[in-house]
Amino acid sequence: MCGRYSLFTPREELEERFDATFETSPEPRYNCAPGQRLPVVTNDDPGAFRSLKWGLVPPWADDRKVGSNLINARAETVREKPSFREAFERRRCLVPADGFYEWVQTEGGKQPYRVAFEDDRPFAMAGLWERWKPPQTQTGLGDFAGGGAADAEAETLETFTVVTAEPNELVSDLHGRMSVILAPDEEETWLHGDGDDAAALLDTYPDDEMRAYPVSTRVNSPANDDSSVVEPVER
DNA sequence: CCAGACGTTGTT
DNA sequence: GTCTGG
DNA sequence: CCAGACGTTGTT
DNA sequence: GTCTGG
Repeated sequence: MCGRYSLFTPREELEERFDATFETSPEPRYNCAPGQRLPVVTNDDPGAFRSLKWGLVPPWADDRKVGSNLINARAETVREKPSFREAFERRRCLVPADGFYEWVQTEGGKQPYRVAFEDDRPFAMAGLWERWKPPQTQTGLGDFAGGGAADAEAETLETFTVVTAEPNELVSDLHGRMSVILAPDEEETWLHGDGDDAAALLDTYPDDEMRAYPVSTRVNSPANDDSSVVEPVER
């Protein structure tokens, strides 16, 4: 999975780590959720953190709501699926994070866990991105050269999805899928390599330096975007 | 040929 | 139950 | 991922 | 746009 993550690493550290710059200082994020605009590094502009909406909308979709389903793409099939094939070949991105959340069903309800590196260092999840324009609405005969083009421009939507694979041993205790984490020396190839080389990176990241711990159910609501949701709680 | 889907997760 | 919004 | 809505008519 | 199902 990966349906929620954190990104509270300070701006300077992120800029140095990814060799990219923010246009404006990002707020520390403890509860990044689908549907939100979040910083990613795209292959066509790797020197910048760009704000894209989480939930990939394929270019041929007739409704932007399609994106709410496509927050993840399976590594095993991403090169074949019509929704992802083109993006995989031409539009890959890095999705910076410093932890992600998993929910485990228990007797008393769902218990959220945070998974992160032991030192909370940031990492890149493998992502794909797209650019979508609303279908041309039927403009009347008198509406050429009007506001239509400007509207479409304004409504152009850039979106991304996170690639998932089998979980490592640590995460497999919590969940059956895990987002693909790229090693730093793999990021260049993910962004700019050919399809075969990029596909070879879609494996499971080892859990040696990772940890998982229960957190408050406050994380359930994306509105609770504060540091309390990364604090360990007793089970 | 046209119509309709195109996806993931988890759960049953 | 299912869909939308965050 | 979870939370929260899920509808219409008419009136202000 | 492209693929699958009828």
